[in-house]
Amino acid sequence: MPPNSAQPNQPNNLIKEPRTAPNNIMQPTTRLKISELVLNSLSESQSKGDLPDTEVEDPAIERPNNIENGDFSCSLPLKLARSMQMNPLTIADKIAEGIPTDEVLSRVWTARPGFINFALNPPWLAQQVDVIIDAGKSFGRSDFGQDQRVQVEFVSVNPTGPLHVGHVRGAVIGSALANIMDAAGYDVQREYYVNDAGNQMELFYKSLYARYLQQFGKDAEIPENGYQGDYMIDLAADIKSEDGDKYLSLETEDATHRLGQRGLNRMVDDIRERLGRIGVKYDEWFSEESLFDSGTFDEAIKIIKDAGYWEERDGAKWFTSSALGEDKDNVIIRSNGQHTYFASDIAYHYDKFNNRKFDRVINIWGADHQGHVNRMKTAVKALGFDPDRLDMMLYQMVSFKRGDELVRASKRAGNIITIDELVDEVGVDACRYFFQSRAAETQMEFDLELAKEQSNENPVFYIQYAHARTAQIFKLAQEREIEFSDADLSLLTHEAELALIRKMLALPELIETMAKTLESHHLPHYAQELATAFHWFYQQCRVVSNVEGDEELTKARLRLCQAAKSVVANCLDLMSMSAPEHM
RNA sequence: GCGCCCGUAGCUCAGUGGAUAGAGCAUUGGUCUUCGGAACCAAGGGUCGCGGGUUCGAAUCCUGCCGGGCGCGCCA
Repeated sequence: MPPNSAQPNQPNNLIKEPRTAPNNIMQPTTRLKISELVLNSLSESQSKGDLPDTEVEDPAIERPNNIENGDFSCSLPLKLARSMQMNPLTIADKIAEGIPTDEVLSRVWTARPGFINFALNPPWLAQQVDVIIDAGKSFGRSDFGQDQRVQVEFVSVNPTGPLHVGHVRGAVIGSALANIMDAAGYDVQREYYVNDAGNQMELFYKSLYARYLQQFGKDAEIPENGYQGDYMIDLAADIKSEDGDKYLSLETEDATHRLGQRGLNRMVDDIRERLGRIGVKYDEWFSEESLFDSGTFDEAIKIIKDAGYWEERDGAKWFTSSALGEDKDNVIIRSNGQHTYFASDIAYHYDKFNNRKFDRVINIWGADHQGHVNRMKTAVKALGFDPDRLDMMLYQMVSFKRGDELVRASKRAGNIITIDELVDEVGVDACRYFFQSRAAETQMEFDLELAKEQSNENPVFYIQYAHARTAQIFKLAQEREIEFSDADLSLLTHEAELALIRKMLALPELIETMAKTLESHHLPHYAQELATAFHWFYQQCRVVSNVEGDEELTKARLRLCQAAKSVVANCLDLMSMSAPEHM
């Protein structure tokens, strides 16, 4: 029986307004251009016999941390020194000789012990302001992902309880990664897997029925291992106030089930709403139950059977994963006839790859699911798909505290900290920034007191303030009726102006890197650096000048501000944070 | 016991095998105070948990310890 009406497979109505404009700007990154120059020069030197032949896969283009070493550098000569049996600096010189300077690169030079350094041409940098403005919301986006279909599945908390603060990290990491993959040119689908089938669901139904009966003063006990939390009482009370006593007259089994459906829907709605509150939206809410209704479950199991990874033992049915290199087998159907969660997971992943044909699937899991990673990949292999198409991203647990007091976030204990508290106390933007700026694999301790106190001295405001500042500048420009669409960008020569442009131009390659490594935590740090570059510029360069004769410079700087505002906004948007006009 | 992850400035954290290990907060001192000071500049603060190894080069890779987190079920 149906499937809950958690509206499986049906997008909720909040989702998928396009976050960003289409990919109409596909400029290759400067890094790529330099890579090509290096490789071309190398092979030319080789064909001339100046350098020995070797295979090179990676030209090793880096970003020096000191600008004195250029905008880009290349350490390839150091890596080639051994196989070429030559002094790395000599190799560097040979390669550098063959790289012409042009309007983009103003200088190419070598440095000990064997680097080739590249400096971008200031006039070219200045002209990029127009490129950035023209790209608008597309700036930073690329076609790197080539429209591959990628699914990002995250949170997927059992709908037997409300979403709590312990789930926020996964929600932020998942949604941020999805945004980034989207910007990197992947066709991204954000999915929540609703576990609306199985044993835990039955327990939830029975617990709710007991609470419902209690609402009418009847004696009823929560089943053993059932859901004791106060939220179940609220849920029962809510349903009572809406549906009255209509379930009392039904047979126990029927009542439990119908009431359960109601409860399940309420829980899913509640989860959806809380996620929405922290800036998380989905394209799909996928029902576990639907796997059984559609026959996908049986189909997937049959494939496992036919492939020979199936065995009956001790009354249970096993997936013989050890035959595929796993350290042990896993039960699929228990001896009492119930399927395990893992069984559904197999069918679910079969659905992802076979039925819905995703090129790649990324699952964001808490570190407590570590033990499932290998067996899931093994199952995908057994189903006949390349396990490399499946990525599991694990994030470490977060512990919450208030000052010295540890706060528990257990669903069953009833002592739940709601996301509302977190959002009200700390703020959505700060929460998102905080969770996103830490690498997934690091353990986190979230001190609510501290987060609250620091709100005034927070990088979040620092970044948003950069955006607000530009808005205020435009306000002034408008008051003075300054028209700056035709500015002469070559007037942008100040060190602070160029530094800001350099920083903005780093965004496209950053997005690619993040998409490649599935690491979204670099973005908040980049945004902070971008804001620093802007504030520094603002400090040093008066934009709307009162000095006579500065009219053209004012226009050029207004253009620069326009570009900066756009790039800051793009970053904030990618992080699902607000970009305020004033604060 | 076995497996995965973490250990970097007082605190919270960055750091694709490369050049002098960086930010924010906190501390101290300064700038400016005509586009919003929620700003800018500067200083102090590090045996990158400890010991070996790999190499031209290690915070980064390998290995052994120490410390912490999470797993190891016919639970999810």
